[in-house]
Amino acid sequence: MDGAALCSCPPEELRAVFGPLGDQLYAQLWSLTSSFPDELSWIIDLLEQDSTSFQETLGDPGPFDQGSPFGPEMPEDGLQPSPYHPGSYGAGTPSPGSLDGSTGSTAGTGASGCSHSSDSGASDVDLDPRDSKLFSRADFPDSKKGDPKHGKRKRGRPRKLSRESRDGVEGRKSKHAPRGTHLWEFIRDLLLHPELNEGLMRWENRQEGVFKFLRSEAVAQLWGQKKKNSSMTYEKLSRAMRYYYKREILERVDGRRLVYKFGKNSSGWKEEEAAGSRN
DNA sequence: TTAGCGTTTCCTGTTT
DNA sequence: GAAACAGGAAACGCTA
Repeated sequence: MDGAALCSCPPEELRAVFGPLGDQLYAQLWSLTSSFPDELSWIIDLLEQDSTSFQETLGDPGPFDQGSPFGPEMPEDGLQPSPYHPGSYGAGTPSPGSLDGSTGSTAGTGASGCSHSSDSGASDVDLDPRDSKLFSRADFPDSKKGDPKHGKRKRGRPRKLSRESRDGVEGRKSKHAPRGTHLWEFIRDLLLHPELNEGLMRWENRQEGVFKFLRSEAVAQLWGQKKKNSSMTYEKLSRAMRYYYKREILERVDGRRLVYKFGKNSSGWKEEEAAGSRN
């Protein structure tokens, strides 16, 4: 195993090879190589990776023994690269973006080799560093209002360029996020891992499933990064959230801004459920 | 090939 | 007045 392979190994792999020293080794490697190109791609990576690795590692004790990756504070304008330990919330927790009650059955104890490289379809981790300067609005084309000079705009989402012309403009695009990575699951998984979302959102009442966006635009941009959509805003995200009311995945919380509540058609957020999925 | 789903985008109007 | 909420309309991209 060369250095690059070693650095790309997930902690559970290192643990499997080196035993208890694996964690320590991983932390050391991380601190040496923490110049992650993207302030948030690690969390995106994590969410993607977890959705697959959780299924592979069901039944394994979760590598939950590492510290908070975020640290107590985050700057106002963005998330700092952190001593994040990939996999530290991987197994044993509800799988981000892929629960849907279908998590369990595909046992298999994965961990096949160290390369967790882009295998999920069209490389979900191919985030262009230029794309991923989160929270710097300059990199987010202001797609909101149309050009006022052109008078009234047609309602609805405008047609995109054809695939060919689009390729010419923005190069290869990866496929749409696979099924299972729904918005409400993404939100739920952020909430279930406060060490990852610290400063972004929090539970208002965990028993009731009530939660609040603390940094709504940051969450939206994180969601946008997951969906390879650099123009995501809280306005758009909240529209998608409102569609959940009808399906009773979310319930209205009247009179409280940025506060939502999980509905009866959501799952995986209740403490007993979350704990259950860890066993 | 196509229908349906889950968004995404844009809009207008209302409420806080 | 700004920000958030509400919901209609239509398009997009994916899966079945």
